[in-house]
Parts: sequence; C-alpha cells; structure tokens
Amino acid sequence: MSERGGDVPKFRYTAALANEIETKWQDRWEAERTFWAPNPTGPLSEGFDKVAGRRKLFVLDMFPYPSGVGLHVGHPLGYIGTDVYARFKRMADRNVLHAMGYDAFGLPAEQYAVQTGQHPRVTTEQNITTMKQQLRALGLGHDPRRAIATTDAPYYRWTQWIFLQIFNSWYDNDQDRARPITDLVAEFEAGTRTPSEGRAWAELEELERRTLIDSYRLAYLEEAPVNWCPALGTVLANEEVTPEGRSERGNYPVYKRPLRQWMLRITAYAERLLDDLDVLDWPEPIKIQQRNWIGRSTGADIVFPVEGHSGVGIRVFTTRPDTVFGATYMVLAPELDLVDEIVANEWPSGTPAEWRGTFGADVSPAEAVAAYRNYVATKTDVERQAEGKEKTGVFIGAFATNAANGESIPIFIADYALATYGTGAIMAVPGQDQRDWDFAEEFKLPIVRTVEPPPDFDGEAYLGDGPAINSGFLDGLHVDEAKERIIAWLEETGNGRGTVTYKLRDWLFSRQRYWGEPFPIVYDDAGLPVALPESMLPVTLPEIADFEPRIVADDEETLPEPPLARADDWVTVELDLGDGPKTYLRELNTMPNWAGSCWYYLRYLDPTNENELVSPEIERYWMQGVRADGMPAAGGVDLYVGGVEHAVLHLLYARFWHKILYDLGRVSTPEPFQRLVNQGYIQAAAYTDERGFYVEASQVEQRSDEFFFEGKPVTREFGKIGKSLKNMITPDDIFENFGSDTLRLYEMFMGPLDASRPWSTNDIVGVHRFLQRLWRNVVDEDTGDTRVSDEPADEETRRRLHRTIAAVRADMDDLSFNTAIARLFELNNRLTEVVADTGTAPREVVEPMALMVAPLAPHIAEELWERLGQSASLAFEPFPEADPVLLVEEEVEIAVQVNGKVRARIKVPASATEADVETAARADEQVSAQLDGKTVAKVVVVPGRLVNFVTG
RNA sequence: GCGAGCGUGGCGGAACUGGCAGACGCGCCAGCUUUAGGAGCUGGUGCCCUUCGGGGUGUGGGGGUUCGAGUCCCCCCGCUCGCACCA
Repeated sequence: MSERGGDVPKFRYTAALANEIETKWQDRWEAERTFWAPNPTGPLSEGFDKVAGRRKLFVLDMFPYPSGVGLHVGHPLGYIGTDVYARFKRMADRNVLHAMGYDAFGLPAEQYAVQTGQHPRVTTEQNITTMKQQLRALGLGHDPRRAIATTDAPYYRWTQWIFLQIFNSWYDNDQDRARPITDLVAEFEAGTRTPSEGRAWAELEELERRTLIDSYRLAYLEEAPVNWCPALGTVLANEEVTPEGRSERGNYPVYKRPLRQWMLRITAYAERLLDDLDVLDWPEPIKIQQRNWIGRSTGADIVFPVEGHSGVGIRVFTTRPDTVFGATYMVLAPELDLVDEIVANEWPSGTPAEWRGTFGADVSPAEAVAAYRNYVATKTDVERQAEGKEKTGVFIGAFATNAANGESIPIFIADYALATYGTGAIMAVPGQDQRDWDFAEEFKLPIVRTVEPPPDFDGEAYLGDGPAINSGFLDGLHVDEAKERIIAWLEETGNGRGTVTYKLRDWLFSRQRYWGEPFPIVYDDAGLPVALPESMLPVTLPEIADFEPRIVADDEETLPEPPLARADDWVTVELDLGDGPKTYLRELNTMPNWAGSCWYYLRYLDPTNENELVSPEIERYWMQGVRADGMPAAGGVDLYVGGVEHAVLHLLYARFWHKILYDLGRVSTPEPFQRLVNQGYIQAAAYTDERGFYVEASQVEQRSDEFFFEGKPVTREFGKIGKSLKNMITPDDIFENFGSDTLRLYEMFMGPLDASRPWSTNDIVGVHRFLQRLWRNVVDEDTGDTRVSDEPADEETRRRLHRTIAAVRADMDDLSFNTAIARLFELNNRLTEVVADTGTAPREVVEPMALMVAPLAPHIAEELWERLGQSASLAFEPFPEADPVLLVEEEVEIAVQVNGKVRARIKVPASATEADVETAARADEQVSAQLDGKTVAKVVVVPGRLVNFVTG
C-alpha cells in the first residue's frame, strides 16, 4: 500500500512508523523482562515483593499445535483477547500469569517424516521457532520463561510421571476417590477388603495376585475391540472417530478390531465429571456436550432367567423398568459370550422360518448365529449407518422368563443391541420403544402396550406418560410412580435393582506411533507390565531412521506394528528393578497427543522444577482462586480461552487427569479451569469460478455487487481461512500494511470474542485511522513534537473522559472489547475537536487515554506514554479510575411518548421529580399538540429515561 | 430424529434486570482542503412519504402479554453446531 504522493508528513503514524515503534517496544519488553510473572517462591520468584499484595490471575490459551504452515489471521483472535484481558488486569492490580507453550507431539510432523525422512523433532523445532516469531510480532505479553513444549524430555518426563501415578492408583468406590494401589494391596493382605471376583487373596499365587491388582488400576491393559485406522497406522479413541466412522484427523476409514491396549479408567470419574460441571463458569453448550458425552442414564438392571439353563440369567439395563410387563422378546449383542452358552442345539418346534436368519435355509441355531456374526463383522460403522433403520437379527433358539409375569419370551441376537453399552442385552418392549417396535414388526413378534396412550395417539411405540396397563400390580400408575414401584419389587424379590449407566467408555490410551511420549512401562518374562521407578524417568524416544508404520494397507486385516518395534537395542533392556538384573521388553506404543495437553497449565506454574511436577506452594498460589461471588473457585485457571472443538476431548481428559491428581493430593483444586470462553472463528471470503474451482481470493476484484477474477465473474462464499479455499490471510500481511497494533485492534473490534465473524480487510482502515488520529492528537505530524497542554480540560471533555473510563473498565472486565474500543473512538473524536479548537491536547485526557488504549494497542500506547515524559513502561501503571462525581449528570434528556410513540425529547434536571417531568413534558409544543383534545388516562414516568402519556 | 444456539441498515456489529432501536466502524452521499484522485477534514446517511413543520413504517414471519417488546410467552420459517439404534 503506497503512501499519498510523496508528501506524507514525516511523523505520521504510518505502517512504517508503526512497525518501528512495535519492534522497539517488543525489544524493550524482552530486555526489561516486563512480563515475567513472579512466583511466590522458587527460581522464578524474582520481583515477587512488588506484587505480593496483589491477587493472582491465571489467564490461559488453549495449547497450540505448532503447525508448519504458520498462523493465519484467525488463529490469534483468542491470543489477542487473553492478552488484552491480561494486560488490563495487570494494570488493575492483579499479579497475572500468562504464558504460551506448544503441544508439539502429533501426527503432522510424523507424517512429514514418513514422506521426507526428516526427523519430527527437526520439523517441530522449526515450526515452534516460526510460531514464536509470529506471536512476538503480535506484542503478546507472555512470560517467556514458561514457554514449554510437550516434546522436550524435561517436560514429558512429568507426563510419564503422571502416567505412573495413574498406573499406581485404583478407584475406591466407597471413598469415591482414587487411592494409591499400595493401599489396595495392604487391604487385601490385612483381609479388610476382599477381591470383588474370584478367589480369596490368600489363596492366590503371586502371578494371580499381580493380575488381580492390575485389573484394579486406573491405567490397565485390555484386549478389546478398538478403532483401528490403517491409514494412520494407529488406533484412535472414541472421541477421535467421527460419526461417519472415519478418523477426525485425516478422515481415513476406521475399523473395529481387537487389540491389547492401555486404557485409562475415566468411567470411574463419570459421576464427578458430570456433577462438577455445575460449579464451572463455562458456556452452557459445552456443558451440555460433556453431559451428553458422559451420557448418564438411570434405570434398573433386571435379570431374565434363561429357560433350561439353571442359574443362568440375562441381565439387562433399562431406563424403563416400568414397561417390563411389555417385554415380549430379548435381544443380545451378537458378540456376547453368553450367546454361545445358551444357543440351542436345534430349533424349537414351530420356529418361524424368518427367525432362522437369511443366511441358509436349513442351518442349526449355532450356524445361524455364526452366519449373523460374520454378517455383522463385515459391516463397517458406515455401512451399518447407511442401512438406516432396517432391523436384522437371528433367533438363537432359546427362551427366557419374564420375571414380572412369568411369560416365556424368545431370545434374539441383533446388531441394534450394542455390546459396549449397559450389559449388552436388552429386554425388548415394542409398545414403548420404536426400535423394538420396528424389530417386532419385522419378525412378527407380539406387541403389548403397557402405557395407555392418549385417545388421539396414532403413532406406533408410545414414549409419553400415561397410566400403566397390562402390567399387573403397576396398572394405573403413571410412569414415574411405576418405575419406583417396580424397582422396589425387583429389589425385594431379587430380580434386579435400580442402577445407573453411562455412555462414556474408558479412554483408549495407546497409539502405534513414534512421535509421542513413550510409556514408562516394561514387560517382564511373565508378560505382565511393570512400572519403571521415578528415578528412571524420562524414558526418551530412541532414534530411528524409518518412521513409517510397517503396514499401511487400507484394510481391516493388517495388524499394526509400532515404529518403536524397530529400535531393536531400545526394545530389549536389562534393568535391575529391585530383584537383580533382568531382561525386560519395553512398551512399544506411545501415548496419544492429548496426554501432554492434559496438564500443561500446571507446568506453566513451575516450569523449571526438576524435583516435582509443580511445587505445592506455587500450585496453591496460582490455582486457588475466588469466584465473582466471593466463594472459593473450584477451578484454578481464572480464564481459559479456546476453540469449541475441544468440548469433549481435551476438556474432558484434562478434567479427568486433574481429578486424579487432586485425589492423590498433588493439586489443591478439584477442577482445572474455572471460567471457559470459546472464541469464535474468523472466516474469509473465498471465490469459485464457473467450474466450481477456487480462485486466489486476493486477486478478486469487486465491482458493486459482483466479483471478478481475471475479468470473469466468480461466486463468493465464506469459509475457513487456508490454502484449500485459496483465501489465506496472514498476520504478517497485516503487520506490513498497517502494523500489529492495528491488527490487534481490528480483531478485537470486529465483534464479541465468542462470535464467529467474517474477515474484511477493507474494514481495517477504520481502526487504523483511529490510531492515526490518536497519534496526531498527541504528536505533531510535521515536527514530531508533542502538543500536550497542562491546562485543565473543559468541563464537558472531562465528564466524557470519566464516562469513558467507567464504560471501558466495565467492558474490559466483561471481555466486551469491541464496545470498549467504540467508547475510546468516541473520546478520541472529542479529543480531535479539542485539538482543532485549541491546538493542544490536555494532558488530563491524553494520559488516561494512552493507558486505556494500552491493553488493546500496547506499542503505540507505550510510545505515547514515553513521549508524554514517562520513563517506565506503562504495563504496571494503574488503569484509570472514574471520578464518581463526574459521572453524575446534571441534566438528562428524556423521551416523551404519546401512546408509546416518541413525539419529543426534552431536557430536565437529573433531580427532577416525576411531577416536574410530567409538567415539562406537557409544556413541549409537539406534545401538547399531540395531546390536544384527548384525555390522558395514564402517565408513566421512567426516571432519567422517558415519560409516556396514554390517552383514553 | 433428538439437543443447543442464532436471525437487527448495503456490511461488521451496539442496545444494562422490558424503557428513545441502529452506539462505534466500514461503505455510501455532499461539501472543504489539497491536489491529480485513493489512510486528510466537516456534515449527512434504516426504509417510504413530505408542503421540510413533520408523518408513516421498521429488529426472519404470524399471534399474545404490557402504558411500552429486538428483549418475555406461543406457533411457524431459515441458518449454524453437537449427538445419533445409548435400551
């Protein structure tokens, strides 16, 4: 962008001058350690005495992944928001901790290594360097000493250490908290606790005891069906798989296959993760998403004895135990072992042909089951989905007894019963469940309504409330009463009990990748896992040459081979773990990407500590907070800003780890993040030509309402900024043309922090002009001299100043930066008038103006502050305070309405009584004309606002 | 299908517990200053009508509560996001 005709005043606030000022202040902040946030003790405590009297404030951005393509203008929105808030609070008497680190393990650098052979560490470090430069250019006031990266061994050492804590813990349901596994062993040995299944502790062999203990751990190995993604060469957590059955990262197909994997027992925390949402200041949609993901259901377990198998029962979970009299058949998930146990040898006489399955005419029940299982196994989740609601299944030749009414009901297997939810078995009640209804119709099974639908009901299954029918002793009771009654009956008769089930599954924690944290686990000759002692941490990644997963065939047959398996001299290791040197095999998987981001906020507090995760004193200082209502905060981070896409991944995992650490006494708050704000997304215009291909957005011209690329018309849409839509806009472009203060101000001015909005480079000039005018009001553009006067400001300007201060303070506190900026624009416009009239700007206004602008556009504010004669940075200057006396208006303008329509505006003294206001209003010409010839039935006076005459 | 959120000028967006709709900015219009335009200054700008006093109308649509509704209630339309055979 070129300047006008070569005669630009020498000291005009242009992009060039802005860049000069910005670099100068970024250098000074760094040299003067301006944003070093002192800890109360320890190596980072220098300068704490200066802030000891302040309350702490912990401001946090979601941990960024250092991407290779660099930042676009959408990324810094949240970072700028937290920086503005942090800078404001620093000027408002808080000791503010604000740091930025890098969540640097992850697939992109590893995929790049697979393609090019460049070590992921090299890629990662380059990316971090680039990102640090970009963030520095934004003028963010981070404490640089705390810039950790998850890929650094001194960091992941503690990630591994936390894993050991999890491995060495179990969940005590009686105390409702995690406890050290040694407590469990002690209780077994003392006989104060007996194993919940199997034989007594005393009767067990050493290996059996270890296996038993391992089954209690919060981190445990399980052979289970997992989400296997051949294209990525790894398994994925449920949270990482899309509803379409593809990987969230890369969108590759995902298959179910059994593998032995590390699991973390997050389900033990389901209830607490749910309950504690109530005390968090989080957006309601995020809480709802977490609640849905945890998926708590209350209901009952009911046992249906299997006929002809004494002592064998099918335990089902139902949320509608009141409908048990309407259970006319049962469905088991095809995978259940129980199926093999109870499948009949031959079909009972009279078995309808369609119940035997469609996979062969004269097969035995066992063959029909096998055929159906095969059929289910060939289906991916996508294919099952595509089949819609068509119900399939096979009768297994066995019957169960409905304990409520003694009826004999057939047992089916069908894929609409999920092995992983509840008990994997259901009682089918077609009258009150549409899925069961559909299945019943398909297989000609009886349908019995047990809730009376309203007379006008013409649907199939009826899910609403109503009196029970066909239900013996429940008849006449409404759903809630019937539930209570039947649960009581089930418990009395031993046929079942009230219970709670969750949709949440344990967290699959193994990845068959290289670029992640190695597990601090080895296997002994019995094949059982052994935790390495703390003294052997960190377990560092071995150097390997070939990063490719050995087999990347895009099918469901191939088994994964983790890259670490190829580090031969690393895999096998001789260690003395207390009983002499022995040979062990290392765990070959690495931890998922989420591990490092589960606790990084704790490491910000005490990043150099080599002896502890975080010093307890420092942890308490930064994490123990007070809510707005004066009560202790549940979470330690005062403000956490990040994208909504982490609603059930990072935010749930981090809460889980934090609660474990809390139970084990390692942190002092039950929750990590008290207040959460989701920043919106910035979208940008993208253009497609007549073939539907994207064209380079920066080269599109607009003529009135139409858009052209190389002379041809193109169509505009708005979407994610990036290469694929050819609409990349980088912060660097904006720095160059306007400066980073302008970018910061523009991003904050575009709208509220939590709203998504379209980027519009054309609009930037507005905020740039503001900075330019502000500059010109203080600095003579031709001479560079300040033109500030020590004369008092005129009364009206002074009042406006103080009204602005009051408004800006409130808006900043509220994260309403867009309206704060609008107020500053107004004050600056007033200041421009004053300068035009008097030739000088009153210091009384200019100084607070600079301070108020400082959180938003810190470089220009510092520069003005310095030119106003100050020698120190304004980062710790007190934020201006409004004089309450000057906020009181002497005269107010109020609207006069007649029948709700504004007919006039009058000025009255602020102290005017209602009667005075009414009299003044009636005296107005317009009003009296409107009221002429009408009777006033009612007069409403809203003090300071309006008066409304209602005519009869 | 279920759940949540959102619909305000040409555009981004303001509007506290119901109280003057459209703050502020972009754009647009007029003028000034400059000068060959393009980041300057001043004023104006929801829409329609106007005798220039003003009048009508207006927050997705329809209804309701109220002296008064962008805001509260009911129905409908549209868009966005999340979940989806969870018993």
